[in-house]
Amino acid sequence: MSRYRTHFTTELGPDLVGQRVRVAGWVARRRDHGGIAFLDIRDGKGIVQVVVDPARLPQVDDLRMEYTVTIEGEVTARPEGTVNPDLVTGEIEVQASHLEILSPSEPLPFMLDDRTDIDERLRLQYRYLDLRRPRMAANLRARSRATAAIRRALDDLGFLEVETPTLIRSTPEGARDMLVPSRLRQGSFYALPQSPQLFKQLLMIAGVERYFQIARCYRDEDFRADRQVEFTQLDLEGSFWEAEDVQAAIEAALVAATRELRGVEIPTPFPRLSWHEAMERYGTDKPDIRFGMEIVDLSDIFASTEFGVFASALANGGTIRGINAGQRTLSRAEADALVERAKQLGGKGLVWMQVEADGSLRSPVAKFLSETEATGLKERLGAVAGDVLLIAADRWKTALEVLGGLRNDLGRPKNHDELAFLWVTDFPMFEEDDDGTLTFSHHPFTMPQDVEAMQRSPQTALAHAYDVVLNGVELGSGSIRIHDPETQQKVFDILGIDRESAERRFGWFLEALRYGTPPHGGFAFGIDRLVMVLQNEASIREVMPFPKTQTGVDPLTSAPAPVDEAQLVELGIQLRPEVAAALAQAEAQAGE
RNA sequence: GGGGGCGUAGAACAGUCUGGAGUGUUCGCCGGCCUGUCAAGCCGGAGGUCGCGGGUUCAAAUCCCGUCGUCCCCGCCA
Repeated sequence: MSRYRTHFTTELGPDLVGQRVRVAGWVARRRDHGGIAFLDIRDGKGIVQVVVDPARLPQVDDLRMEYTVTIEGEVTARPEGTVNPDLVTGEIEVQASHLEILSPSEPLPFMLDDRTDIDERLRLQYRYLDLRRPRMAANLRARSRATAAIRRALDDLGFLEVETPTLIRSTPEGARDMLVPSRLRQGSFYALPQSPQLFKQLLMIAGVERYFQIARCYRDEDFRADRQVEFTQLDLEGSFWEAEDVQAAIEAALVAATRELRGVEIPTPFPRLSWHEAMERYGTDKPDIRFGMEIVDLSDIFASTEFGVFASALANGGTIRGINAGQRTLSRAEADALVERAKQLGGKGLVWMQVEADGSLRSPVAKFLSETEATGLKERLGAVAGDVLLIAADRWKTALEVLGGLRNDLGRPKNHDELAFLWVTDFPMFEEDDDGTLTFSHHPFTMPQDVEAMQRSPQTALAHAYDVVLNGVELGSGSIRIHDPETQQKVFDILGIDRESAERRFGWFLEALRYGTPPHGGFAFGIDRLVMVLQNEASIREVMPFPKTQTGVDPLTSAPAPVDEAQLVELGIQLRPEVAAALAQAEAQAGE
């Protein structure tokens, strides 16, 4: 018999009754009745109940929660009336004949059950204990099963899994790069990849045809519930592909993962919405289509209004949009909070209206509206007594984004029981910065839908770019890539990157494009975000084994941390005086 | 960079608005009792820098200012 274990707990069932087995694991619970004691032994698969006679095995009195033990005993059917239907192994128990404590445990910093919400910093400081909790252990397993299912699906489709470097050249575009100083070339730095973008394109040029990778990516931007500085993407790319090929491959991966974790078959193809329509109807490029509350254009109703705010918005080329937020009672404080939120979302303000029982509108602006306007408004928004109507008058994008944000705040389901996958297509090639300059909206290697139209009117040009969205969460994005240097330069021209600087920054890549580059395209989606939604979690951290806090700290290892002066010297690095001074002061305070 | 929430025993909380002795609940911990529990039960006990610093006050967990930590959001995130 093996030293520690003959079976995992969940392998024990009625078919093994009468057999001597050995289980190993942690003491999840001890229920000591004096003359008899019950132990819940937890291992990597589940839990089994062990029955101990203290007269025979007095060590049971020493056991505390989370001690590791190995126990030998006979599997027996549980007595009548003591079967536990909540346990996989609830029909049987193990009558202990030998019990060995393998290692003790200190009293725990928090209880390892799912019944209370422990402070997250404490959970991260003791993540190795946190991960023993059923929910976290389930998330770890779910993630592994999801990636395994994705690998199987892509392998079946003939994809090649290729690893690309994580120490690469920094390019100033996009997110802030995480930098790694070079010792052998002092003063030079590697960057950690924001995505394997250019390498996967090089693989297409290299003839790989169908590539995928479960790739760690790094973006040095601020944290959110669904954003960490390092995260994992399913990255793929294919040659001689059009948009439909990319989307079919991504759908195959997403369907496989969803089948694995949810046991449901998502119909394909996923619904498609153009970027423009997504903005018009939902006020966002990542709409949650599980609920309605769609945005409606009210501009024509107020074309000749005497209400100054609306009139000036229209006169300035803006628009008036509204949503029907449905049946609710808006207190003055709640109404004020909505207006504040609208301002936070970038709006100049927000008009709210409560439809009263008699059909009249209670609103700070009601007195400025004509009878025709009030009627038209209610009709357009399908308003009935008890509804709350929200109206934004602003620039096109601002009005829509404000209402899109409020729509999410007010209507979004709290959980992810329902799954609504969606493609958002036909993104614009470029976005206008605050100062009016154009920047790419996807990345600079994205193929425009029409090169001539792009050169004529960059502001309105569309790209062969698309996002996949699940329940209002942007899972990822992709595009058909530019595969000839001339088109690439035309895009650079619009971005204000002249030939010389393009040559300096991307010359190696532009040269590669000249050696028979196949038309190609690809996509990447966040594994963390996908598993987060499928596991019904509100935060990406719940599906990452060792995430960081919002300030980028790992409370377990205390990373990041200062390094020895000698390490800096080797790298040819000297801290800026004000930084060194602040560090020294912090160190002095810590030493007090 | 900005807005907001939270910080009280090892853990989760109540107490803070309206200042009056570190008061309380549940879990855990320590000791005792207990042969069918599965969040076992019963009895007893220990455990507190009310995040930290300053201010107001006869008196501060409570009011004010600052600061640190953490979470959510805006900006940022090709």
